[in-house]
Amino acid sequence: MKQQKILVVDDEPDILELVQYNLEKEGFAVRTASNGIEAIDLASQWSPHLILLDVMMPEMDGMETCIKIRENAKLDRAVIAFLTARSEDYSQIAGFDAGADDYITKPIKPRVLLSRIKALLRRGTKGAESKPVFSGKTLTIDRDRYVVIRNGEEMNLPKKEFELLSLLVSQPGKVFTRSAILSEVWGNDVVVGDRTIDVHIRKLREKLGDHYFKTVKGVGYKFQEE
Amino acid sequence: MKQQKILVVDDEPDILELVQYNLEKEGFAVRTASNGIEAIDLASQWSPHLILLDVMMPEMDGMETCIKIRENAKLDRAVIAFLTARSEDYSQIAGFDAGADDYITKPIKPRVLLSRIKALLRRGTKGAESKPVFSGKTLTIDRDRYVVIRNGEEMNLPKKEFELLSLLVSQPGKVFTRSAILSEVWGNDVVVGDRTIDVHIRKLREKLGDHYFKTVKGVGYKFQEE
DNA sequence: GGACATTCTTCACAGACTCTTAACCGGCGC
DNA sequence: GCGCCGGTTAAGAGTCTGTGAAGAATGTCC
Repeated sequence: MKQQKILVVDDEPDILELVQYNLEKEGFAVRTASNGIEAIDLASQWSPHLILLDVMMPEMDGMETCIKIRENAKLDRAVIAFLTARSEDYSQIAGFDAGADDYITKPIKPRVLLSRIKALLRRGTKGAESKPVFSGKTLTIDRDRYVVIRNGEEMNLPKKEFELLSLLVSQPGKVFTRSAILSEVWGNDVVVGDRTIDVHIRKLREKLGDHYFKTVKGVGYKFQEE
Repeated sequence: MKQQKILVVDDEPDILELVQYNLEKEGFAVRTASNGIEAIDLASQWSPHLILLDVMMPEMDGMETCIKIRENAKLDRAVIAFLTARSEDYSQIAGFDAGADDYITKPIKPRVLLSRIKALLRRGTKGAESKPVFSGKTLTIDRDRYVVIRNGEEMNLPKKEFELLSLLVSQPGKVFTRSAILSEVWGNDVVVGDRTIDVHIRKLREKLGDHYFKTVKGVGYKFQEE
């Protein structure tokens, strides 16, 4: 499954580090911000699944940040949880009213935090997912349905070919080096021979048409329409 | 919006009354149960949106009740929150693992409770709201009645098959990876063998027809009509 | 509580498809 | 001509799913 992205916002580096360490150990992708402005910035670019927000922060406090985030339509699906020093009633109420989904009290205990986050994400992702579709004039890649559509005609490709095509089409015209292709499609720790990529490119050329794929000698391959 | 239904489970009449009073004042429909067995019974008939569960109870404790409720597919969408005397870590962890969505500590403060419940329900209804029926040309899934209708003919499926079908039909054409299927149908912390999904897919193919289910090698399965 | 039915999971293996490899070919620049 | 680089091909290795059957787990009915 796709890695879940968590944004942690706190002004204390110690806390950031502690939380980041524990979450990454569990396989989450973690980024941090140390104030509300940074947080909103990063959140709107990165679209995390969950945002952990410290209530007490300089510049812009957690509550305000939360409201701002909720106003951003792109972050509609994000789950927001507050971190706070004590379970102060008034702050809890304000937090929930601001659109928070949960409330976690410090001191943070890693195991509790993890359980809680998992429960939150379990809920949060049940709804809808995004649809990563790359599209050009004559070729469309639908990653959700795992099909390639050329001139209205659907076709299925084997996994590696699909992933390779997907990568190239994601940035038409850009040249991908062999090593970049290897690390994106095969992963960093897989070792395969030199000719393997060629063979897959060839299959794609066979199935889709020679003209889509341009070889840049000594560098790599790129996708181009027509 | 339709009135939200809340089931409160506790063995102390005082607590029941306090909570019931406060929730009804806010417009919720409230029912109570004083032990786990009653709770399960009432829950499966009444299908509440949220269940408040005391951890410490005679007969069957909250944890056990929670697990039983989660096993009941009809109550899949219900949000479960625990009530407990103190914020004991181990109990929190056990609670979340049992499938709880939140953890509220006693003594209960009405305003906090309300804010919290509203936040939970907001979250709970965000995703798949009141759409217990997925429908296509020849296949209809009625989650409320737990039946599948194909060409006007009703049929019953075992729980796992029903849930699996339900998931796939919810987004026709979309490929669900094995791990996504596992986490949605089996839950995040259940470990089952590789072939288990295949076997269930096969049963569905047997019962409904081969053509509905398409295998995407190395990726997962998808549902397609015709 | 026991007998029976249903459902769920596991296992081993076959078969199909996919991926990689290796050997060879041809173009190009020096 | 030689070395470098990518293209081509076919064969073999490898991976993944389908399948039948059997055993565990669960539920049901007296």
